[in-house]
Amino acid sequence: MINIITWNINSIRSRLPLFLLWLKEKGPDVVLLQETKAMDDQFPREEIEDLNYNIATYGQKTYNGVAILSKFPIEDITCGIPGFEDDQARYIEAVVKGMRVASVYVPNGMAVGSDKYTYKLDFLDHLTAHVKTLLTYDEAFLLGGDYNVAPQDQDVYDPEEWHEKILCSTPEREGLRALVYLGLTDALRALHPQEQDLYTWWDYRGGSWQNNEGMRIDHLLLSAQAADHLTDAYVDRDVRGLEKSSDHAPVGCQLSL
DNA sequence: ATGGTTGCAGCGCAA
Repeated sequence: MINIITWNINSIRSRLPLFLLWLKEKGPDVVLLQETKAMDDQFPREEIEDLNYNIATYGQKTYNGVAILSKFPIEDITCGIPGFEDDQARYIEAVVKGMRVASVYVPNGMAVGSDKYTYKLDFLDHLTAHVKTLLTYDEAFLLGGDYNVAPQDQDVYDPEEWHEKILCSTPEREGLRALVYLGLTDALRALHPQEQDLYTWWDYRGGSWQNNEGMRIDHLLLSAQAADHLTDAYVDRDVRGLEKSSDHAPVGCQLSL
């Protein structure tokens, strides 16, 4: 049995006391982090290592940054999407307990039609091309992260208000669908097909959390070999309601591996 | 409501 959680932590240093309490209480085997917002030498390694985790980071100054924490040894680490020239730290991949895992922070895109939006669609294309190669290995593989795309209207608190807006536009959804249609399983939706309030992110602004105005933009995508062992998938909403929380909730799954 | 809140770095930018 292995527990894997993805979490856009929105600054590992700002979140550290909360994060350590959460890590100690939940004790997941693997944590995929996004938006660590710390250079590698700023990452609070010792405090996390004291809780018996190995750490692989791919950070940059101020923005972005991804990491993999694991109770098992971390091997074969790759930083950045192979074949994609990118000066932003948004992808890290490694092998843990014989299973390949990756943490991805897809660009937000800011607004439909902007330069950042073009970069987002380009990023998704390159991610898909790389994953297509990985899937030829026919191994258990898990790609978790903040995709900044709500796959369907079902994943949005007010689909009409968000119609064709950033996070929900058709090209973004097509980009994510192309990735999923390589043969990946959206773990959370697969186990909760009808659930309406299945959100992972609530804006800090406008009382979104209090009003449960959320979106499902963080996903755990599993290869067939991983999905065959999927026994649970969930959103850890409790920690989102705490003081000094990230604007994203952790999304976890359990695999009988 | 082109608003609202948060983190970083150093008061604008990204989300």
